[in-house]
Order: sequence, then C-alpha cells, then structure tokens
Amino acid sequence: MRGFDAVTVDDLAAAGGVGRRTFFRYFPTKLDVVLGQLDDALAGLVSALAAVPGTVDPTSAARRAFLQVNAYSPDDEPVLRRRLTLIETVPEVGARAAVRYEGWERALAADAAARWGCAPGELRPQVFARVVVAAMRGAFTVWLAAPDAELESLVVAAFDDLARGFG
Amino acid sequence: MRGFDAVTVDDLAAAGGVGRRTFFRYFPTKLDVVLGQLDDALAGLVSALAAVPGTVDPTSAARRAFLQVNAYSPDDEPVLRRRLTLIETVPEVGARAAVRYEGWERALAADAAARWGCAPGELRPQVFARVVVAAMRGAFTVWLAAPDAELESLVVAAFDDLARGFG
DNA sequence: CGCTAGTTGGCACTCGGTGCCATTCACACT
DNA sequence: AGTGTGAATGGCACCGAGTGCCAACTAGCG
Repeated sequence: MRGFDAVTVDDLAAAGGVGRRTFFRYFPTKLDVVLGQLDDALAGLVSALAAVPGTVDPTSAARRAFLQVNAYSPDDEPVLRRRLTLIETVPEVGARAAVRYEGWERALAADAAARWGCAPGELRPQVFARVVVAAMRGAFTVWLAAPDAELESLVVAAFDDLARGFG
Repeated sequence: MRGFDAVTVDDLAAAGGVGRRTFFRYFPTKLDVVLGQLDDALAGLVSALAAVPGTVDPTSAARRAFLQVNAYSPDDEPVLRRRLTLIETVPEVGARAAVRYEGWERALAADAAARWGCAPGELRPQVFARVVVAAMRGAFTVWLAAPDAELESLVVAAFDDLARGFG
C-alpha cells in the first residue's frame, strides 16, 4: 500500500498492455483507476432514492437507499476495504473522493427538498444532505478499523444517531 | 474568478516579486495560497474546544467553538466569501479543503469522545465529528448563495438541526 | 576583513495530463 | 479484390506542478 505515487501512469499503462496515451482515454485521471466505481454508486443511490415513495421522510428514505447501495456481497468486501483504505490513507485519493461525494450531496439535497416540500437551496436540506454523507463516511471509517464489524449494522446505527440527534 | 488553473505558479511568484523556487518554500502547494488560513482556523477550533468546560455536551461545545472561530469581522467577510467560492467552484480547491476538514474532524472526534467518556474510534464520536463539519459546510453553502444572510444565525440554525435530529 | 549560516533562486528533472497527428484495423459498399 | 471511412491506438511534443541540487547573495559576528 505504501506508494500510490510510486506507481506511475506508465507503469499502469504497461501493466495493462496499453500505451500511455490510451490509458488516459479510459481513465481521465490516475485516481479514477481507484475511484471510478463511485460514480456507479452515485447512479445507484439516485435510482434507489427515486424508488422510495414520496411519502417517506428523507432520513428513512436515505437510510433505505444507502442500505441498498451498500449491500455488498462478501466477495466484494475485500475490494471495498482496499478502496476505502486508499481513500483514507492517501490524501490525493481522499481529496478526489470528497469531490465525488458532492454529487451524492446534491442528489440527497434535491430528494430531501422534494419530500419536505421546500427548495433544495434552503438550509435544512443542504445540511441534511451533507450530514447524511458524513454519517456514512463515519460508518465506513469505523468499519475499516474493526474488521469483524458488519457494515450494514454500522450504517443503521449511524442513521439512528442522525435521526435521534446529538442534543 | 474564471481560471484558477489559468494562473500559473510563475505568475504568482512574479506577482510576489519572488522566484519560483522561493514561492514553493512559502507555499507547499499552489492551493495553499488559498487554503493556508484553514490551518489557523483548525488551531483556533482546537483551542476553543479546549476552553469549553468538560461538563458541556459535545454538541454545545462544538457550537460554541464554531461560533467563536467563525466570528469574522465585517471587513473579512468579502475575503471569506471569495475563498469559499473558490472552494465550491474549483474542484481542485474543494478537494484540498476536504483534506483540511479531516483535521477538524479528528479534533472534534477526540473532543466528543472525551466528553462522552468513550473511545474516539467508536461510531458515535466518529459520526458526530463528520456530521458537525458537514453541518458547517451546509451553513457556508447557504450563506454563499444568500448574500443578505447572516453567517452566525445560519450556523446556529444548522446546529439546532443537528441537535434536534432528522428523524 | 574573513568566516559562517540562512535565504534565495536558477537549472534540470520527474510526473500527470493534453493536443496533434500518423498508423492500424475493422467493417462496410461496389 | 479494391477502396473508403471511421474508430481505436499510441507516439511525440508540450505545459504546469513540484523537487533536488547547488551556486550566489546577504546578514551577522569574531
């Protein structure tokens, strides 16, 4: 894991048996080799949110959507662990991941605003959207540190904290 | 504002009447020209948190600390607006800012764990820390979009949402 | 005056990323 | 078969960020 920078794009291209120029046609950035799937997850989140009836409150809707999107099969968990470890340990990767999360936040803000019947630009949906992503990140961090923990129950607990509040 | 990339380091160095090499001795990265002050804010947050009595609950402590750190004088607000605009509009800058926020999150998790009497690595302080920063970011976003809004009251409202919960 | 330590900045280099263009290859259409 | 066309490929040159190395300057101090 030491040395994400140590692996140059030329290495990756050569490893893929492809020219450097071609590499950049498939991955807009070296970081996208690691983070590409996050966009798929965003798409999944959006459709999962849309599938929840409009009468459900935003927190429950987000909880359902995230549980659905994060329902990884046991085979995929090692890959997810590696990816999240990279995100947490390599600042460059974490920075890029944060940019991706902004897309999630926009989707969540729009969804919450629709359910609350207010504008997405208002304070409450804006705070809600960021807070939901934050809770998920917290669950991920704890999951990474505790190898025996179950991701699903951590996500549920994080959302419970959110719903209950921290007052 | 168009063109953060368009301004090269050579431009900045020349504008500062200094050599390119010397520029990199003062700013480890081009982005630090914009984000350097965030570290000062982190230091301020840490000391503000430490100044709140240990008997105060984490949410109230964080609210006090953030109100103190974000108490900008009217003269500084335009600068803050510019910086936050850069953070929100230029992905590169936003990405780096997110990395800085992680330092805030670590400080908040440690503080909350101490107040709750649990380990910082547990789910609740981890979620709490990220959620607090998320709420602040939400308040910033709304403040940026509404020029007449008062930052302080937005922060207060965001923390109220946090305390009340979203259930 | 000479010595030393810290600041400076020029130079060359690596690496990520982009634009341009020649080559190749598949699949048509005649 | 021959030809034409469009997409994928990848080599090449280029730019900008960031780094290591080292020479030159500028204190300060004996």
